[in-house]
Amino acid sequence: MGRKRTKSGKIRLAEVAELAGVSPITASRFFRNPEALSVAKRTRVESAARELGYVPNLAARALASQRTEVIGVLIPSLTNNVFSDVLRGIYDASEGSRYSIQLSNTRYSILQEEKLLRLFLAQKPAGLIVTGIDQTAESRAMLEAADCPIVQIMEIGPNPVDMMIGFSHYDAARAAIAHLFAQGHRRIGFVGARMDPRVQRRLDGYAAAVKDAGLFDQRLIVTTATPTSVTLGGALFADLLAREPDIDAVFCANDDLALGVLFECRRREIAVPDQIAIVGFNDLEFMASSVPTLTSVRTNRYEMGSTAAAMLIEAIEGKRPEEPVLDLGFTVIERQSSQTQRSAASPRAPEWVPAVQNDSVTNDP
Amino acid sequence: MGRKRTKSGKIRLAEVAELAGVSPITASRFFRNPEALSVAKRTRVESAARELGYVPNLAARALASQRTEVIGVLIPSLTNNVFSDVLRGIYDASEGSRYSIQLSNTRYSILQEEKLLRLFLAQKPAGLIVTGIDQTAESRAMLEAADCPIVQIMEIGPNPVDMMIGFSHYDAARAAIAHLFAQGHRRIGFVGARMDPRVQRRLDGYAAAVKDAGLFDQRLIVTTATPTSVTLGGALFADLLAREPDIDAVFCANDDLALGVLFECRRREIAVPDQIAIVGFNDLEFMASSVPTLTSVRTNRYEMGSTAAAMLIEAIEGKRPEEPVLDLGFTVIERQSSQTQRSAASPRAPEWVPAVQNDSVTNDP
DNA sequence: TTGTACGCGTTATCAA
DNA sequence: TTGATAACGCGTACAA
Repeated sequence: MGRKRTKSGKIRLAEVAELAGVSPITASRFFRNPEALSVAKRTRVESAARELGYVPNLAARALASQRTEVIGVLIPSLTNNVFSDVLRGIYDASEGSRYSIQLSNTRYSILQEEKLLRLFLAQKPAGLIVTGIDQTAESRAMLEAADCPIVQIMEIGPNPVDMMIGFSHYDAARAAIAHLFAQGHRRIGFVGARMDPRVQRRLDGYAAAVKDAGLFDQRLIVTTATPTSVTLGGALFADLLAREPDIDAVFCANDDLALGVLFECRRREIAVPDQIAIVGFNDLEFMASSVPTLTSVRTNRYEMGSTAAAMLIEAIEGKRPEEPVLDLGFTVIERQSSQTQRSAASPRAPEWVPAVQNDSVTNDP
Repeated sequence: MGRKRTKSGKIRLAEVAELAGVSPITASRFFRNPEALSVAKRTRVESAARELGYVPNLAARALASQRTEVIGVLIPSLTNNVFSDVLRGIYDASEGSRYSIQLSNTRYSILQEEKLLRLFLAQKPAGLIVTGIDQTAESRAMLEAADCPIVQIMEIGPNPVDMMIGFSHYDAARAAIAHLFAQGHRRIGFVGARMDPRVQRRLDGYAAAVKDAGLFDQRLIVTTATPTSVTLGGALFADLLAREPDIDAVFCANDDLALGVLFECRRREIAVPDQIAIVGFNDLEFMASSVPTLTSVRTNRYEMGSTAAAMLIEAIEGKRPEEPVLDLGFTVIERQSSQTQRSAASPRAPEWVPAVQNDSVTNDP
């Protein structure tokens, strides 16, 4: 008969078992698979655990079971609004589950991602969420060799490692440009920053759309590797204007840039949308309340996170989804900044408030 | 002579030790405190570990040592820009250390915080970072009983549980109001949302400042428990205007609200700062590039996070700071939206670009 | 500076 | 459905 109480003063499984009058392994089963116990023992263990205030020791569990209940998450940025929404979804969906989130920031570096991946995999995570589809060959190999479910988020593409959830940035950009064409715009500029793979694909979508219309012009494209910001949006737009003063619309790779462009227009007394239309990307909250309100492409970021985590947990527990690739789509939210036809109306008129449900071009697959 | 290889095929410490020709405990020491080994053995263990690709099993380590290398972090929001900056600081400072971050979202609920705290403490974290100074009595008791270093972040106040890093939201608000008084404003409104403890203290600072000037008027204060947003800023300002049309300045509890107020002014053709001055709080990036540029109170969020994590790690390793409470101060960044005197100048004139370094009222303690 | 003996709290395995 | 036994891989305590 060993000690009854652990050195640290914490309650162990063995004590719960003793109070309940069962063996430790039975008590152990109660916490992992209560159905496997007879009702009588189940209630006895339950009340014993409650009485003693038992809390399982996760380290011991991980050691004995040779697996952890940790979901690794690799994202490129902690401050970008896009990822904070995704993160919130992931945390919300994991809450209440037995899994905990281990988060790391790749800082938009696929080499950093590779390094972190190696670290994560060494701890045998229960599952993994990684951003995008542009891993290094080495990362790709590690992911494919990993013996846990994996979800790639933010975009969709061919050859998923395992599961995938996102939308087509290429199609979304094309839809935004189609909207601008429909409004009568012809010389449409592109403003992009950071130029990570997803922004690059938005640029590709833009380029394809204007090429199809025979309106492609390399000089209408202004990009930089610098991280995005509102101020940068203004500066890039200034560059664009200096080079091509006759543009009639700007498609911004994200909403911060779009807001910067709007401010720059105001600074230069350029009327929006009369002289220049603006379209952003992501549909952050402020886009609906700026003056004029700003057209953007809405993406389902929170759902991307929460669904990714939910899918992953299901897969960990053996219930793999029928379709491993989930397209969450996007919606072009048409607002004042791109509505040329009615631009003579007063910005204060109530009829200007966009009825999102009716005006929108949705691509919900 | 046991097995030489673990079932899972992973390399164990014992194998490294064998290859190096030392006992397992010596190899163990190498990974935790290399200085304690003779140079000869140190190099032998090092090359053996490298050759075998050894990765320590954290679960076994945690079980044997009765402690983890996990830093728990409790913050009220994942999406609020303020906290994403803090988080980035925390993650950056923990990177490269042996500690990993376990993050949880209290959603601005101190009851949720209490629940999460209980969960965290059960896992014996190496250290803890918690937000603010308004824990429940129960939480407070748990924190005080915890046998690990703790840092309270975001604000400073009396009776730290352990360490504390932040600034006085009360003083910061007073400084903002003092600036508005200095610019000649008399009827200064307050717009606040969420009304978490820190926003409440900004309101207290505002109220004290206007009372001191004999200018307090309850009707100038508009608040709501609703989460903050740009749109909400516009709506709250509209309420304020409807009630008190003769205000000449608005102090917003954060920058999103301030931007919303700016847009609402534009919608109503109210000149800023000529008719109404606007001051925000936090100095998010867009404040410097809006039209007009917006005055705000700069806070050192990233440093708050990185310093908190760095202090905590030092404390975990036995090097407690001499002064447990660190005031990171704030700076009133004066921009166009509150500069009454020169408001007749064109917003496009270059002299309008604020020279932050010269114009600012700093409170760096 | 290095090593021995043992414990950390739980779960896998297999038998009953 | 339940239980006995033996890991799981490493660190603590103490001795050498």
